[in-house]
Amino acid sequence: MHIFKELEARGFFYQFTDKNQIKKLITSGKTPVRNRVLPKVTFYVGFDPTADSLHVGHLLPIMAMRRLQQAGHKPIVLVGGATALVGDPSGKQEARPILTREQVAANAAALKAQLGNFISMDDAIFVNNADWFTEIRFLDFLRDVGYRFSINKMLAAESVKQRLETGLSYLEFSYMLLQAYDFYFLNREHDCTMQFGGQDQWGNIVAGIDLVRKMSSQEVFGATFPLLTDSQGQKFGKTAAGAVWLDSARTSVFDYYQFWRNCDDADVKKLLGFFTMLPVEEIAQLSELQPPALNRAKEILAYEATALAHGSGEAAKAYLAAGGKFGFADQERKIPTSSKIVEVKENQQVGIQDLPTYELLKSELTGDGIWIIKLFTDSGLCASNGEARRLIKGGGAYLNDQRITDQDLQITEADFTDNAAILKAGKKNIRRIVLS
RNA sequence: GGUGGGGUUCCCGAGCGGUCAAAGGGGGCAGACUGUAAAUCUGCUGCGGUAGCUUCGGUGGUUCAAAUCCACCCCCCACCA
Repeated sequence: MHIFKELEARGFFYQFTDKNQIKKLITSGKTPVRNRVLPKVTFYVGFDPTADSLHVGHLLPIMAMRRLQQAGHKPIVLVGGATALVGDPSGKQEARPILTREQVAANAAALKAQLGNFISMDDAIFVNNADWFTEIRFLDFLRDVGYRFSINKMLAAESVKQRLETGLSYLEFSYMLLQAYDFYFLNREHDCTMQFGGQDQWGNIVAGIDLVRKMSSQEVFGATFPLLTDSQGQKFGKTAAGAVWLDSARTSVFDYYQFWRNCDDADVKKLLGFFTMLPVEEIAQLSELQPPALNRAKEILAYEATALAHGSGEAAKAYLAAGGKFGFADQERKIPTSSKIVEVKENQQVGIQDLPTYELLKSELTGDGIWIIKLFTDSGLCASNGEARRLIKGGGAYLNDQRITDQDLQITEADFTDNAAILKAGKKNIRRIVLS
């Protein structure tokens, strides 16, 4: 299947500035730029380094980039070191806190490293818009770029309209100009002719296209990806613990795996299409599976998605740890799949040590041991002592699979087997406590 | 700059001197049921080893007592200029 059709079949696109042209360019690869014809499309996607890790909400454009790159096109990863200082108002109810330059620079470096797992950096261009914006003088920018923007038009943009209700600072209002300038710059310096982004980026992308036409007389294109929601209409990628991060220090590999494994039945097909590299025909078959067997599709989804972010070794461990705890869906291999998950042997004695682990110092087991409530909070299973108390009161606390009812329980060395004990908050939140 | 209306716990939103850690809803967490799903029902949802302690934009004041009254300040919204 050709790349454009492939992306379309998987549901990657939401809107296009010119669908036919984009299809033609991506399919043929021939891109006319400034009286030349290039053999591939150079496209860009921007990420604002507002945190030191990406989360699954960023994954859709990343997967699209990966696929386009594998199809021979050239991705430009733009990290918004400058734009993050301004803050994109698109899709946001209120302004976000202004980051310091140091934070932004550190975040940008972290994002670059993570993106390297998904796309080959050897064959991509990595840029940071701080590199050009810090050179630009305010008055020059206003005269070269600012005069080409119509306030009337900007006010009509959906992203601005929304914020007009709650308030929008001039700083944020300027964001659109900066992103538009990025496109102009990348077109000029790298022959970039397409920009992709989330649904909320439409206004910014279109502004960039207009600016490129006005300043360079070049026709460029853009498309957006859909905003992912779960079957509840909730924003995708948020769980109890907050966002699901790609950084394993923030979201453990096990929890990352479990995030995918616990998706809604109704979302399996969509998620397989977006977040795995399995062929669409196979995805169609997997998502047709009937209920108990459908869990195999979820395992495959979780394994594949985890393998992309953390490597297949880590994914296998998470699969075994989770399966060891909750059971495996298809040990007999009745369900055909091209996923490497079939090579992972379930009967191995792995599993338990790959659960999220908390190290407890022996010295904390003073006197009559450690208080159970404290252990719940220290290990990160509960955010506060009060929460731990409520958990016990509600019957959701387990030690070594035994329900805890006593809030004053003291944990002693006798509760550990081979220096390890299993603590659970509810059925799914597990922490392995290791004595050291 | 003027006039009017606002800023409440994760979000929305009631409260308008004590009975307020603050109604109701959403969200979230847990339990039951299940397939580690959904739906449903039930409980919980500021911190605290439970004596207390901090919350209602900020600061100061009135009062035995303030989210509630007063003063000043900050921010938002609407209309006017």
